[in-house]
Amino acid sequence: MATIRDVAKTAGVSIATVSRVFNGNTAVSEDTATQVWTAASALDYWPNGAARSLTTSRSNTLGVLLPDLYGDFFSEVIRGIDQLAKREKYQTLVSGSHASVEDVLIATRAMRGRIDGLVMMAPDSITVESVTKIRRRLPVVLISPPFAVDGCSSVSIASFSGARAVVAHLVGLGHREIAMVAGPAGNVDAEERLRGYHRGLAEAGIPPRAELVVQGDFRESSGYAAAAALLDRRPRPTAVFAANDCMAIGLMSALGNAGLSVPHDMAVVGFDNITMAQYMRPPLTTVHVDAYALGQKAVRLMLDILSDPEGEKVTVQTIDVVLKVRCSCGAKPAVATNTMLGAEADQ
Amino acid sequence: MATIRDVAKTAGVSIATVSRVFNGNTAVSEDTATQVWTAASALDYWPNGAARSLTTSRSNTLGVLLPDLYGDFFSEVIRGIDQLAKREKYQTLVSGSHASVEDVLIATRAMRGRIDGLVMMAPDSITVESVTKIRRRLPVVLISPPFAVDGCSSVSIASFSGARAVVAHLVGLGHREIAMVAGPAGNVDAEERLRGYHRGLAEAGIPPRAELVVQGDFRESSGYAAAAALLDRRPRPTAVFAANDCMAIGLMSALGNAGLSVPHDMAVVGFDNITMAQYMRPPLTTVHVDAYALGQKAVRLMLDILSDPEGEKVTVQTIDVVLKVRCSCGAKPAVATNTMLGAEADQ
DNA sequence: TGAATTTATGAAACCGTTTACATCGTGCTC
DNA sequence: GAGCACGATGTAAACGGTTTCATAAATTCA
Repeated sequence: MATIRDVAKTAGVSIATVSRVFNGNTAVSEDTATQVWTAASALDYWPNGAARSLTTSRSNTLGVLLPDLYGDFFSEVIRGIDQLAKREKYQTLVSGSHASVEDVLIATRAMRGRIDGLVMMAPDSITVESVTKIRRRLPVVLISPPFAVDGCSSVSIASFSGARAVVAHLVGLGHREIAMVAGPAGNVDAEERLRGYHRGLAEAGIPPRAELVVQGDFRESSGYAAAAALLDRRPRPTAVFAANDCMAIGLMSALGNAGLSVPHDMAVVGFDNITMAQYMRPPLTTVHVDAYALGQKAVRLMLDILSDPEGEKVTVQTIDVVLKVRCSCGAKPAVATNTMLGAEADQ
Repeated sequence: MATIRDVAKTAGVSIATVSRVFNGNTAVSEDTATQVWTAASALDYWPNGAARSLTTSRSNTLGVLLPDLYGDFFSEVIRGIDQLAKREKYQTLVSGSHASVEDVLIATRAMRGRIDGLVMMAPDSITVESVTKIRRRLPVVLISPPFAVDGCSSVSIASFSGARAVVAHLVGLGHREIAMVAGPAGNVDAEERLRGYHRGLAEAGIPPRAELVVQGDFRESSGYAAAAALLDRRPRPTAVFAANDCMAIGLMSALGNAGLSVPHDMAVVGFDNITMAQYMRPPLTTVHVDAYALGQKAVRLMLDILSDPEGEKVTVQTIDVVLKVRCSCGAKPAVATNTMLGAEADQ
């Protein structure tokens, strides 16, 4: 394995000069530079990353922590992260499946000295203290954090606005008995969607009925199970809002088995707009979340911090969502408009 | 940022001792060890990865190169890779979207000194030379390589067997005029599936009709476009095998628009078994590919090489595929069996 | 032409670890 | 009680780069 010394010897210069050439330092004559390049390519030399980051204490690598790597959503987030990072000459050290706070701390510890910053979608159980602890050593940008951390930038999904719009849309179609299949307790987006649901009802002057909210866990099976519970309610709901598409799909399948037709007997709306949503029969009305943009935005924030660590200004951004009206809600898609729902409406 | 020296000073020992403690070296008395641990946790110390890999020339990191990070398939591959790597205390340095050979070389170069091995799903245009060049510095395991590289381990998909089984299945249902929407030229799996299709026909004694093979590019739109072409053929095919599910889905959608019913007027079969396949109406008969296992197996091979670089034995593995009989082919799923199609049948 | 400035290059310190080798007690053996 | 083996610890040399500072050569300027 050729080192900088080998190249220096071959090119007949000092190692300092070789280093200068590889770092684009101008204080090197053109002749010398070409000699160095020739020697380097002859030896197939390229600076050793570890050695380089040891001296510079820069790795040009971003750490990426995700609770899981499963499914449409996360893969899009990663894609957004990877693509922007790559364009800006950063590498990405990825790690998935971090269920506990302990897990997260171990993972960040293992990354020590290898990354310049951490883009993290933390598990729901994460605490302010642990984030603070990590931030003492590294810039951190959070994706969809369950809480605000003082001085920490983050990017979130406009879950609240989206949910509120769903309810408003259903009300507009004439529904009054609107049920919800909620996401797991403790998950921010689940809770924000629930909050948006309640707000939507309130704004329509519909008194909330607690028995119309069924607990789910974001998985298809819990959507399936929710159907049975909801069909027992009297008066029976005429519309159901599921906190994500997976549960909506499970729900629709259960409704189908129960002999009900969607949207005629029951309107269904989901959240996330996973690829499958448009292929359902009927196509699922849902709220589109741009996961790719989510990842990109997080990296953009991180790069801003890295380019000027002193001037780090806390930025709490929100990714807009879009109501995708299809058929499962009973509206005529051609008539409906896809409204963008931004953060400005989030309170 | 606390270094090993700070810990040594606080604990009242030398840096060698601290290092020993962190590396599980036994030649340290219990008392000293606890002192070191206390000092370390008080200072929130953990060894710097870059420095460590500089001295040991081991990074405990696997490089992962993929042509893209988009969609079901790749995300599952990554998940398989990440999960096994994590379990074995390896990190993963991921990089997607490498369209050209040049791209790949740049990426591997940038990883120099940061990774112990490279798991790569190369672009179709990759050459033997470039792989050889990379292998001079690093162990490499290829995923679905377009060719065999001397002495290089790899994991592939049993595309040939799968395709052959699809044709056999269709023939068993009574079809004789079987069309195919092929994948992009130059892609191994596309070509293997085409080869399997031809073999399947041959084994059934059906003479191939060149005009029944339509070129696609693995994308939905090309499947959609293929429908028009195939409906013009006389005699009209009664079944179509698409080289992947995306194209099959596009095809079905076009057939629907043309007023044909699947499977009654035309049987359709795909390949990959993406999540969506089972939610199609009718559910899509397809060949299941375990992308997660693909990623896992690649990492397993890499770990074997790393644990004993001398004893590197070339292993060319194949991931079995399974024919998933659903409704789009016209068979009664209850009757059909899901046969596992292994590498042993690949010739 | 000589001093002042600029430009190109080299020498050496340093980054934070690991590890080979040296050192120093301590308890055993004969 | 000298000699020895052994266990616990320290010293110092790598590892492969970057960067500060010094220096020699080339250029500018009066």
